[in-house]
Amino acid sequence: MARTIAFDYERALDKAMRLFWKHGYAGTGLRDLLKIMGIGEGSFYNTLKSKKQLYLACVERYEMTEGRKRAQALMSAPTASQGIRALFGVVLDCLDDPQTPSRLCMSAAMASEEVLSEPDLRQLVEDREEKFQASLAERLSQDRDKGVLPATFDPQTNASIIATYVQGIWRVALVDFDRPRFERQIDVFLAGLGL
Amino acid sequence: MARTIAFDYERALDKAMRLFWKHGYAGTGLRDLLKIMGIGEGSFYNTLKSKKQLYLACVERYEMTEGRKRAQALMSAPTASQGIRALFGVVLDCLDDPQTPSRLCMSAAMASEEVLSEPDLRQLVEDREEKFQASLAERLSQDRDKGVLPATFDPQTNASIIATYVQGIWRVALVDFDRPRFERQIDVFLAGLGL
DNA sequence: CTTATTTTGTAGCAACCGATACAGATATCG
DNA sequence: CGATATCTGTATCGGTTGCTACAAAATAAG
Repeated sequence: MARTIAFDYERALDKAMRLFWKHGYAGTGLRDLLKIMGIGEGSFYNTLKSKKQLYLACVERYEMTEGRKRAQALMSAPTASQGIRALFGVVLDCLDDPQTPSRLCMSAAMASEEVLSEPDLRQLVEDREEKFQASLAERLSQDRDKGVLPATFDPQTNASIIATYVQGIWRVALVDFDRPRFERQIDVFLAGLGL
Repeated sequence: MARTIAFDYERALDKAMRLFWKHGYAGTGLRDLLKIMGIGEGSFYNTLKSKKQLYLACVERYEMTEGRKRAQALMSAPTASQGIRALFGVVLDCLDDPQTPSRLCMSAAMASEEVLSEPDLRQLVEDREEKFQASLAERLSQDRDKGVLPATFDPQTNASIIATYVQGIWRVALVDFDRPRFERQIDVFLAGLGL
């Protein structure tokens, strides 16, 4: 028995997510967020309690869209090697896409002092990172157990190496992105690991 | 025929550098900088024209101290392999050191939208990155020409891979640093590249 | 010691930050 | 229709941002 919401919440969240993605947490002002979301302070604080709350919702959304693409690429390929190559492909696609707000993984952008100093945001980053490495390790373990990879292969260590390398790619691409060069690098890198 | 400067410029610059290192460019307020430098606005704007100018001076200082340590480790070892291992050692030492303001390379912290959106700061980051990769490539080239590394070894590609991996280490360590684990990773990583 | 020149501290600027108070608009219910 | 609950826009809060104006303090040269 009251007035109904007028704006498209999902659409507004998507707009906000892309702005956070581009400018980071502290770098994105509330005014700019409201402007791109097309709502006023009143509507905002009525649906979301604070800027931080909005950020958390945006990270979740990022996870459900971009993150899912990577997880799917990793898991749906027949072998771990192919899955990991597909994962790198998705990352490069994202970097290539002119629609991408920033050549920095949103979760990589989160790894700054401004975000990590807030306990709940830090926890979020830690969980995400751990989950990503775990999924890589599991994928590699499967192949080792099936005999696709040698018994001496260490899934945990190699998963960490790959995860670290992926983070490095986001960081380097921010300054200078040259897809063919990255593809060559990734080939040599993975060949070195025996993948 | 005038009043002399009262504060220790080098010491103040060092203090400022460490604060920038910890909180990033935008994350470090001028008031906090002045407080830790032990000077007032008057003195500050008399010697340095702006916050950005101070930041540039701090980056230069970082380069002359931390950066030099890494370059020296890379260059002074008898082989490229040993040099690169020494380089990783210096990086891990830095991460280990409780005196280190942040588990993020200062130049890695610079790679954020806030810094890269300013042309002159961006140029600084690009130059630094290119210089680092070039020194790695040169070191690897030397060993290949001497026959220490096989003739098929690609110095440029491997230098890029290593540089990317180093960036990844800074990023990952920010969230979770476990030295022995990193050492194990680095061993496997370098062995894969044939180093 | 006087004068010229530079440094230093204080106070304050306009712009922005995230968040809030509150009145008016609007839709659902009885 | 009228009452009530919710949404929305405006105006503004106290606090911070980088920066500047300006006068007082201090030192070197003559």
